[in-house]
Amino acid sequence: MNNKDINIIKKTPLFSGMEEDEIEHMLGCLSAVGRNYRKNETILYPGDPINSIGMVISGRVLILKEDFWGNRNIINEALHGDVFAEGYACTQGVELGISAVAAEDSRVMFMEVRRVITTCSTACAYHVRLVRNLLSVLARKNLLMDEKLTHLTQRTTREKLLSYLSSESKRQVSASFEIPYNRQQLADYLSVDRSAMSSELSRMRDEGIISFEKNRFRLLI
Amino acid sequence: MNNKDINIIKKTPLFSGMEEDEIEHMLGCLSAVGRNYRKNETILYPGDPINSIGMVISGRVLILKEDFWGNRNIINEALHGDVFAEGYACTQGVELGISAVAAEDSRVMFMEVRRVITTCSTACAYHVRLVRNLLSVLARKNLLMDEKLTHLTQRTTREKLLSYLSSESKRQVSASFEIPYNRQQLADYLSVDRSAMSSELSRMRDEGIISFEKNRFRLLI
DNA sequence: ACAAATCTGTTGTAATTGCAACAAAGGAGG
DNA sequence: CCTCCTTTGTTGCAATTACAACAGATTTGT
Repeated sequence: MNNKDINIIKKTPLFSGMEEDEIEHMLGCLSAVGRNYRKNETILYPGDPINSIGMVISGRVLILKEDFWGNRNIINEALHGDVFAEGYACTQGVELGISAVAAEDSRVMFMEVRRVITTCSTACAYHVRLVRNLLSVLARKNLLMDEKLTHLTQRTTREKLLSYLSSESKRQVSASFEIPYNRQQLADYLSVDRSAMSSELSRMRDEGIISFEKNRFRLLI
Repeated sequence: MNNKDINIIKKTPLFSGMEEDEIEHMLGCLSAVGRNYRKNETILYPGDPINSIGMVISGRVLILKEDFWGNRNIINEALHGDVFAEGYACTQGVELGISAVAAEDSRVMFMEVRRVITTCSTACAYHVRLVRNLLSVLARKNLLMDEKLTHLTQRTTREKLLSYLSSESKRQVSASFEIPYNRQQLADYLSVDRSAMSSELSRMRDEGIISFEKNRFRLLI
């Protein structure tokens, strides 16, 4: 890992609260290695025994799941600073259920977190901080997935939209709020058809349930 | 917390690998308190500032999410040994987004985990073990949610079924396998209508894609 | 300013779903 | 053996969705 890498790494949630020299030390404890991948190159294969967390340094990595018949589904997209495969790396006795593929030329760092988790942390005071950060990263991811699940368990497009919009409204503590997605991205997030979603939005507008312009929405009670 | 509680607690994933006296010590560090709830009594209210993880000692606790209009949705069910609200308790600066209600008369233990996470762990050697266990619990939950998400992002009932069945088949490393749900529970898990799912299963059987009898399924490539 | 590309909304149709109602099969308990 | 209750499968219908195709609006690059 070079200096440029470390400049990026130190801004990530996993290493927050650490100084550069602490980070360099930690990377040693973690046997951190960096690797570059070409676009479309596979980074992790399903079935691999996995001991390392991945962190995207630059580029874009897609997390895919393959079913019995070989159909691939994108289940996540990791950008710079994001970790992936952390659920597997932190769980004993499971093999990787996903694959990771570079969506663009990308640089990825791998860290053997289990070393820090399972060996005595007192050997290195920074370990404690790292484990806490890891806990925080996992917990946040949990909350995000929980929220997505509540939307996806709604049956109709309208219900999914209302579930999402009302939670955004609550989060931003206002009936009027901007969302961070365009229509296609919102449809992907809610796992519905974009055009069907678009007409559903219009219908809800006509019925006086919501109003919107571009990415700004308003809930009308 | 009484001795009967501790007998239950020591078998849970969060306290695995700890002896009874270690657990008693830890419960002190965590300011653990037990509380009993009547059926339908609310345990946690949305908006509460949350510092404690809940663990079900006995009974059954439903985790609910309420939307803008006050509609409640069950997003989880916690049985004895299960923890809840751990995502919130481990994340700084968020208020509770869910509510917890006793589905039966229940006993719940609350633990202030942030004490163990944020204060210097060297003060108590067992803290390290607890944080690791917590990490493991969160990671497993992550994997479970990830899997459910991959099923729910499928558009049609057939795709959801195939996604679920193929992942069970992979997990049990056999084209023939038993599932832990009856039809209604499976429909709830996949968030589809039971009768529609039932006819879809029959259709898939008629098309030679799968065979099944009761809870035993077989994928016929 | 212009052209090209992207984003958004609309519409029609075929396919799929949710829902309600009902029948058949099995289990539990008297 | 009989009754009650639960589980599962089936069917018809109304509602909803996915999909494709297209047009207008907006953005981007030159």
